[in-house]
Amino acid sequence: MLNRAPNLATQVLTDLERRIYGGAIPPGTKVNESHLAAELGVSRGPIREACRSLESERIIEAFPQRGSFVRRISVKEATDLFAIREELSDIIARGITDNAPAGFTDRLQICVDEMNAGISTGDLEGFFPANLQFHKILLSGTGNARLEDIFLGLFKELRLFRIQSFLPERHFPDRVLAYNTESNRGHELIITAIRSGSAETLAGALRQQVQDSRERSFRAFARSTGGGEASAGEVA
Amino acid sequence: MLNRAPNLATQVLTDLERRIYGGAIPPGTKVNESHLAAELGVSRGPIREACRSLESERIIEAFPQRGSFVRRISVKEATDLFAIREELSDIIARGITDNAPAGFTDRLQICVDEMNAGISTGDLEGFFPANLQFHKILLSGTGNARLEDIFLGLFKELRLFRIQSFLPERHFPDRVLAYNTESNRGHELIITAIRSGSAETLAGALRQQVQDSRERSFRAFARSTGGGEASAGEVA
DNA sequence: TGACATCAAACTGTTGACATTTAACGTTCA
DNA sequence: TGAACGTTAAATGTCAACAGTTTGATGTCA
Repeated sequence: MLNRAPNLATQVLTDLERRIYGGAIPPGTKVNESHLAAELGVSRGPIREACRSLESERIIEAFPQRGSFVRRISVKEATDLFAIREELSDIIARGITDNAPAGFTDRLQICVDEMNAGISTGDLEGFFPANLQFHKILLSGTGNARLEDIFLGLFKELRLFRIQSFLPERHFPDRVLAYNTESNRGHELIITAIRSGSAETLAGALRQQVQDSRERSFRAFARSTGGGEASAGEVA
Repeated sequence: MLNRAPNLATQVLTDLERRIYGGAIPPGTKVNESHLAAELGVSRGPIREACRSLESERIIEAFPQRGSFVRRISVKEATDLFAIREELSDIIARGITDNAPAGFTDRLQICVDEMNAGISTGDLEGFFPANLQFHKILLSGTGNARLEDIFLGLFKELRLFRIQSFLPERHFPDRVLAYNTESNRGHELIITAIRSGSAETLAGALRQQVQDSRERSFRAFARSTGGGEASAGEVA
């Protein structure tokens, strides 16, 4: 835990998020308070606080007297999440075309370039944080802080769904790279749409990105399960 | 704390929510861990966990080494919240017309009748819980659990904004009653729209309800401040 | 061999106490 | 009089220990 934060609970929270979104603690895994406390060199109090936060963010699920587990996202839930995300495209597009500050697309382009660099060097770990950063900047352009939070919440939850298809132990580097490459192509289109200045064009690009993302995710999921189904709330 | 829950943190959470949404702990108020713990007869651990949950739900705001405060919602934030809520009207309408189970409108009608009964008897306390229940049922009809969570989160946050205009100490019973009466009239229109079976009609009714709600809220806020402005993050 | 009962280890829920920081009060000095 | 300073009380951050429950293993009996 190398980061500096106002209190231990926040440090633990950051650390846990990194591990979960990095795939180190895949969906279904139990978060053992004592073990984690010992590993991080803190007491269980901050651990429990961090878990409460993650529970409210729907990243983990707590069962009374049994513990907390990283959530599994079912296909039905992912479908619902994508539907909401797509529905927000219009208001995001309007917000950006109305409020985005100068140099906005430049900052986005830097993110895309970084992601492309990561793709070239075969870096799989860094794509999600950079992708998250891209969407953070994108949503901040709307000037609607709550909208940003909601969208990023959906984004992180869908990350969990994708992790289920690209579990570290199976780890198909070629597939992940192809996935990232396609995804980043969509980012370029979004930037182009923003520069057009048309809210409708941008909304269309955003919707398309969501639809492509959904298709990629479901295809990857289908390939990983071979027809099986992941259900939320189940324990490993 | 009379409710039965799996653990103390959840009980404290429920109790705190009731107090906050009931106006007993108005926006800007500090949540003193020790005092609350003593009052509820529990230790500070569960209190801190509950506060972490409320912080993630954006109901309270925590400042390192200083404590947690019930959030104040600024006009700008309320505007953003209403905008998102309105934007969700379409997907909610589609979800309900596609998925709502049999007897759906009957359950909603019961809520509306209860609210009307409360209005008749001059009950001000019971309106928000009943209104929340109405929207819980309404959103459950979409079959999209995440959409339900997001909407109810916005709904609760906007409740905080309204409380600022109807603070218990000032308490204008006649205005609150008028507010509730108008609000419930909108609920009737929503039920009628659902019964029409048209997603577009329902979406229109939902949008109208949001717009009316926003107008009422801002009017009440303007009357309560006389041109002043509430800012979030400020301490009482 | 399999199902069931028993038992022990592990883990969560909760508490009370200690350390550090903040904030308020009173004092002193210009 | 007022502003700066030091002191003190209170509140948050953190921890270690205890109690009760769950879980897994062990052993027994049909």
